[in-house]
Amino acid sequence: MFRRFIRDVIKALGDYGDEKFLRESEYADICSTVAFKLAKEKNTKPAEVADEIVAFMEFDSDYIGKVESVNGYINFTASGEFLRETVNRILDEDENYGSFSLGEKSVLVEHTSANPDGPLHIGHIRNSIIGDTVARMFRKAMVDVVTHYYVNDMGRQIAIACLGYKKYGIDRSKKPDQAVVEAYIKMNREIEEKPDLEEEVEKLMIAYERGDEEAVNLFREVVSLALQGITETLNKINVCHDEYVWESMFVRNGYVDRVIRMLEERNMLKEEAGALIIDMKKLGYEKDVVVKRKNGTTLYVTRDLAYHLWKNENYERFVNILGSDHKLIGRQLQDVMKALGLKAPEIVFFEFVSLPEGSMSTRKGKFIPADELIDRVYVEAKKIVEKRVDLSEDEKEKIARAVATGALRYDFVRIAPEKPMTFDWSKALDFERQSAAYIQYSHARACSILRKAVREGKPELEFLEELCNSDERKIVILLSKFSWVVEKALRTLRPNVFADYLMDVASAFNDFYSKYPVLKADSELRMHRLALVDACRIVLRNGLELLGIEAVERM
RNA sequence: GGGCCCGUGGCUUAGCAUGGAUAAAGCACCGGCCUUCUAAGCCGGGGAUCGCGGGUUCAAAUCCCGCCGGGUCCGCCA
Repeated sequence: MFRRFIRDVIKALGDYGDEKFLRESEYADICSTVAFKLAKEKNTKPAEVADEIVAFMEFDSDYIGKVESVNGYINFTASGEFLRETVNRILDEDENYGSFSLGEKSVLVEHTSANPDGPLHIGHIRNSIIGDTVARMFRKAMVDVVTHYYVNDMGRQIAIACLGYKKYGIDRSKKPDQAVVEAYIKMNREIEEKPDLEEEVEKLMIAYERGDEEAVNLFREVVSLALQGITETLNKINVCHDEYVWESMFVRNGYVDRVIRMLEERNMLKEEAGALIIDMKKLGYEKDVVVKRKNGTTLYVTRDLAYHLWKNENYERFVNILGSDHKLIGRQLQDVMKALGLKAPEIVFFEFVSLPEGSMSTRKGKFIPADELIDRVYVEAKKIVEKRVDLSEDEKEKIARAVATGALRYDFVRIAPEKPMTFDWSKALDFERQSAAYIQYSHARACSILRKAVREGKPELEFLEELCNSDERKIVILLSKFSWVVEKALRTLRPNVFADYLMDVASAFNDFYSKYPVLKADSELRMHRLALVDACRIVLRNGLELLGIEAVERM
């Protein structure tokens, strides 16, 4: 709804309706700072310009209530009708509230894509959560979304894991991804001691790339095992991929050859010591990109190029979520795609998650597995649920799970991707303010009021703008901003923007909750407030859903 | 060494795209609020040279230049 209000404001401003001068403000629902720019050009005072614009402004909008010129700002206040329509619309649209059309057809979101050589750790989880939330936001914007996990099944690490698997087998009693990483670590150690084993690794990689049956079966077995464990972990935090796309597919289906041919045709390749190299100096890079080793095998980037050629043929837009260590190669990939006359992927780079004692290292065993984090957060949540909720064991467990995944997801999604973060157990296990539990709690409180209203036999809802006080007004304006915020978050691909918004909604609702009685209010006021509570409930629930967090009705 | 990212109260962050009205929250700290719809809550208080220095501007946390601190990348690895 706020998007409509803004549209009307822009129309009312006419020639001065440039969206880039519109700002949120504590003095109005939206304000424009055009007068400052114009004053500079005309060499007059902003206040005078603003006065003049307001004096001559003509508009016919049911949503704009008041326009004022204050110190050069042009302040717009929404009308009572806007408030009423907002609440009614939320109540009508219910689970669809917040949807809007971004006007795009299809988006492919590739995220997580961790090497299938072992379990996910908390760094990978940041990727998954950002990616999954971005995908959910696109769906809310009525875009067809497909999510991909790009499986690097051709890497050296995988070959090592396979070798380990072949030599020692694996422990079938363990979670499969854990079992795979143990074989990988064991083999790695052996290679360090006996460097001539390198040859075997290389032989295996060549065999797999050539499609040797035995190698293919071995790789397929090991990678599937790892993926099985990874999927299980991901499911626990409500992350699910539509497709797992194996890298090797692109060497088998000819896309790798096609992309190399395209590079040749554009004269972008050179040969050095038997290897095929993209001359990146022409594109402004110091570092070249090797696409074929002298032994004839391809590299990760070669297959990635082929993958992106394939993406070009199937999707309008494609977004990748990548750790910032991939910045150079990611940008090179984008520029090579453009040089080929193709669309480049949009990339969200996120900074590393480190531990208080320093950066994580899989090899040194300095990392926190995602499973451990999930389990510990769950245990902590369960303790609190036990203490305060009088429900069946099943329900308590369900609530603890919802609170745990919520806490975890929110903890990662609230931080802007480009911020490095240091993992902190005490924060991860905190369920108070500025955590998902706070939002879930507000939602549960709203549900509780509504439940009692039904039980009392007086569930009538009707928002009455003439009864709306300033606190309530503030809430409705916030509620109206749902899709506007999703759009804003999507524009910059920063899901933290929405996480922040939902926290504001929860906070405003909690203020309201403690300040104003609902069930005990007199008839009309009660109906009015019940409508508001229900609207909050819907926004909170839809918002949590957008963040991949379950909105429980009791907690 | 070069490229990129980060630097906002003691701690964790928002705001930076598109410069504008007293820099916004949480944690921690201090003080209040459960005979009223769930206290995982609410209210109040103290606490910030927005890393440092310059510049642009009527106006800079936001833009530009330099510096400092931290991270990261610079493999015929992924």
